[in-house]
Amino acid sequence: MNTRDKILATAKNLILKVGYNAFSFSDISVPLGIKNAAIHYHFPGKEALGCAVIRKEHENVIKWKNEVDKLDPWQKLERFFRVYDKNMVHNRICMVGSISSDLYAVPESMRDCLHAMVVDINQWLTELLEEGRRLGTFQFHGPAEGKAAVVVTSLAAGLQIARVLGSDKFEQIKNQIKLDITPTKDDN
Amino acid sequence: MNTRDKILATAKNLILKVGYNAFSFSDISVPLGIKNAAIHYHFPGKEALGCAVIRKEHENVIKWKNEVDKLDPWQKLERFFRVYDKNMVHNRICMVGSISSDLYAVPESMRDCLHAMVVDINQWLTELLEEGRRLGTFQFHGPAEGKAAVVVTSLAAGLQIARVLGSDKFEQIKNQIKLDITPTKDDN
DNA sequence: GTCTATATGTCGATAGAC
DNA sequence: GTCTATCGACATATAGAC
Repeated sequence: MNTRDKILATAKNLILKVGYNAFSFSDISVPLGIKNAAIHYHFPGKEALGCAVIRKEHENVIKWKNEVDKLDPWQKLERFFRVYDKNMVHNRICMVGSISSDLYAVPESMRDCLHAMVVDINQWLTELLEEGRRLGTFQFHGPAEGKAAVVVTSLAAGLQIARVLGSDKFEQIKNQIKLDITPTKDDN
Repeated sequence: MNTRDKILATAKNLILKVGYNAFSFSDISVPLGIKNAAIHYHFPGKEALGCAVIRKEHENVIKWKNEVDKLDPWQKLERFFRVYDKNMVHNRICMVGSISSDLYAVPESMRDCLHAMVVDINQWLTELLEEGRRLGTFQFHGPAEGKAAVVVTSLAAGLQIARVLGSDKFEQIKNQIKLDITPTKDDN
């Protein structure tokens, strides 16, 4: 892993742990054993670094979508949960939650990067729920778009609230999400 | 309204808009037409100000609970939604979402203040859902505690995601929450 | 590509006058 | 209770040596 990728990985973890505005270049350079100036060689400024982190995360989302493409709806959902689980164990929140909660305190270019990513995630989850309902493996009322919004926000803020109430709360939320889309024998 | 309360109100709005770490004393003193030193007279430091803001918000929650105590479950839920609506129109997120998403970038004393408030809100919503289900006005599967967690996180992150996708997304989420607890004639 | 050294700005905080 | 003036710490960023 080259220095540039190490910087990106460290910056990503910091954004998910303390937020974009709360980390400094020293929080990256010290653990990596480099100097602040080295970061500026790879990225012109903090704003560019922030954008690069979000864009890379967005690329990972796209790759991930292709990886899970052949799975059935429940498997896809479990894989989706696993993405959040990986952050949960490190007390990190998700990229969307971190940047959007600080949205008016980050540069506009980063907001644009985030927007593209959020649209993609929402669309993927909407299609998953729609497909699952069509196949009869999921059951819920109303438009899949609204259901997708409830699911993704429950997970996003679930990571946030679990910091305060403990990881059990996040497990509760995942269980409830599943319950809320599990078909009942006699529903219409 | 005295200076102390004006400072508290301004600080609260800033926390909900840009987050605790992203606002400075000047963001308070300039619009209020005072100097930074005046803030330090009322609050020894930023940490104390942050705690005071959360504690005041917590007190408001307690008062609010008493106000809506006699309403029926659906009315209570609508009033609960209205709290978030008031933030939505100003592109603010909720206190729990703002502080918890920056939790490891705020002083520990603020985390303690937030914890007490989150516990209170969760308990209130759990009891509301439990009561509504007992009366047959709500319907959902699983423990009310888990359902409460899904509802409150959908609203919290709903405000965050609405910053990116627009306020329509927040309306969608509220509608879906209601759909997901609306009784169906033949469910068991 | 990474370093040292430094520029420049802003922030929270405090002392002391009024 | 509010002001002026100032301090020290830390942030991002840059110039130039290696």
